[in-house]
Amino acid sequence: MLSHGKAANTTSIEGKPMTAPAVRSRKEFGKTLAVDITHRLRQDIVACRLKPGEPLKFDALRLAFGASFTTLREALTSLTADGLVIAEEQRGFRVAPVTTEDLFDVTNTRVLIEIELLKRSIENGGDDWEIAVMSTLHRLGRIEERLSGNHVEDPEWKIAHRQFHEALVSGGASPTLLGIRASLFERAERYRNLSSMFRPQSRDKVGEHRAIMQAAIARDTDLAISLIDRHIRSTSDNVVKYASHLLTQP
Amino acid sequence: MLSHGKAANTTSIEGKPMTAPAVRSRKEFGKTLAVDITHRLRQDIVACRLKPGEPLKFDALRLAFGASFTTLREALTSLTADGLVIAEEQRGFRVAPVTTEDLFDVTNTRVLIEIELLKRSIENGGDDWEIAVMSTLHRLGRIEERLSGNHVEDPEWKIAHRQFHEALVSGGASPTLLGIRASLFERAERYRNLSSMFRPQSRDKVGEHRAIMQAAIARDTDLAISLIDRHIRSTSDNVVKYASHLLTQP
DNA sequence: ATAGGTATTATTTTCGAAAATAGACCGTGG
DNA sequence: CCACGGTCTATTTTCGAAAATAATACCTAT
Repeated sequence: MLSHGKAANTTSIEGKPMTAPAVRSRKEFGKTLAVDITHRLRQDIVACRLKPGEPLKFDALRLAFGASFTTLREALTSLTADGLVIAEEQRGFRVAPVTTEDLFDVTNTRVLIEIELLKRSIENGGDDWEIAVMSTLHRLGRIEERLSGNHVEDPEWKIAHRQFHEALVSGGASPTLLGIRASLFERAERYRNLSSMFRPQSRDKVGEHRAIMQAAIARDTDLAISLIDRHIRSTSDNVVKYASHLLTQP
Repeated sequence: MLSHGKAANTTSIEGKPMTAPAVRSRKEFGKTLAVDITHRLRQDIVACRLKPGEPLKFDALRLAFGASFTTLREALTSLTADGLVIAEEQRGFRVAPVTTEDLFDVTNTRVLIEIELLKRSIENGGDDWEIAVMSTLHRLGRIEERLSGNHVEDPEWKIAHRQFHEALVSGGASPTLLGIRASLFERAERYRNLSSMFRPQSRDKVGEHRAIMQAAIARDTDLAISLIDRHIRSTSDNVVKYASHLLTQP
């Protein structure tokens, strides 16, 4: 089902001289266990280590994450709001299924939101925005050079990729829109991960990203919009092309 | 602080012959207590019976809702995702504060989303959509006739009003977008409720709604869009005008 | 055989006690 | 007087047991 060994936890050793090895808290992400488990569960779902549609039974989760009913319940409730988990009252939770319908829905919504945020960024983005866009793209390029071929599966590439897209829209500061965007990005990433397992060769993302960056920095709104639109949709088309057999058809 | 009597709990009377009048379950909204409490809490927050910024302490909530820590925690976690509750790790929950920044953010996002959905509805809406739009407007009109003057505070009017706006966008079937819209609508409604307590006279909503309906049914996309845009923004302007003293300035 | 009910088991949901943490209070030493 | 440190209190967070509910297996009467 999944991984997560109980993982020896040597986080946060406090400043005292020679105090015990301090097993203290496996909390990597948040202060409370619940938000920590939320993040870990989210990662497992996005990475498809937990398969779409799979039932999330408490006994199994309790074993895998070493937390109690209540804590897990809270984590699952959070993820339900993100659309990564489905809750059926009185009948437990399961990983949200992947469907072509949902993929298109997510993609269309993403296009709408990303375009709006990109517009605002181009309009209002200052020096720091430009720098963020350029530097995140640069890092992405470096990683791609190093990892010739299939970067898409590399965790470092994924982070850099996410950060570039985040930087791109960071100029238009709307907490609400940015929150929605982040959630949609993850839902989409799950589909990307699904197809990356079957995709033969990755297309020229380097060039695509560079073109988007240039249009944005040049404040060419129309061009930037049309590029990002194509970029997002082509990614989603790729999923349909290479992973359609994994999508449960309605 | 708030209402919600302890409400004697005569749940689950099993099917025996002549057992008591069966008060059966205070669960009005969902099957599980947690989702039920989520809804009740949501209503209390939207209606401002729970004041913006107010800390949500477990002891008090437990008394008011007659549920345990865990159940309340789950409810609060849900509401956090809706932007109605703020969670500060290790320091509990509190009702999301109201600020002009947030109001503008919500309003702008709403305009974006509602316009998109309205576009799609006008493009794809069939007979059932037209009928839904017209009949919900009709009901709204009737209620306004009956309640001359300040309808905005009337719960029946609120429901009819929400249903009209829901019908208007129900043609563009995107679960994701509709979910976002619903959440934003409630966040906005909280602000509306805030200002309605101080607004001297309600402006001509009847006419506004009718005009939107007519433009939509006539499939005049541009007109409908500009009307809904103005409608949403003017509502928000009203809040600033009459309730600005309640908004915590940054 | 089979529909319909009934006991059994599996699983989720809810609870209140116990642990962990933050916040307030208070005295002490600079 | 103020800063620092430690104790006590208020509050949140986590746990595992207990209750409620759904799923399954089994039995009986038609």
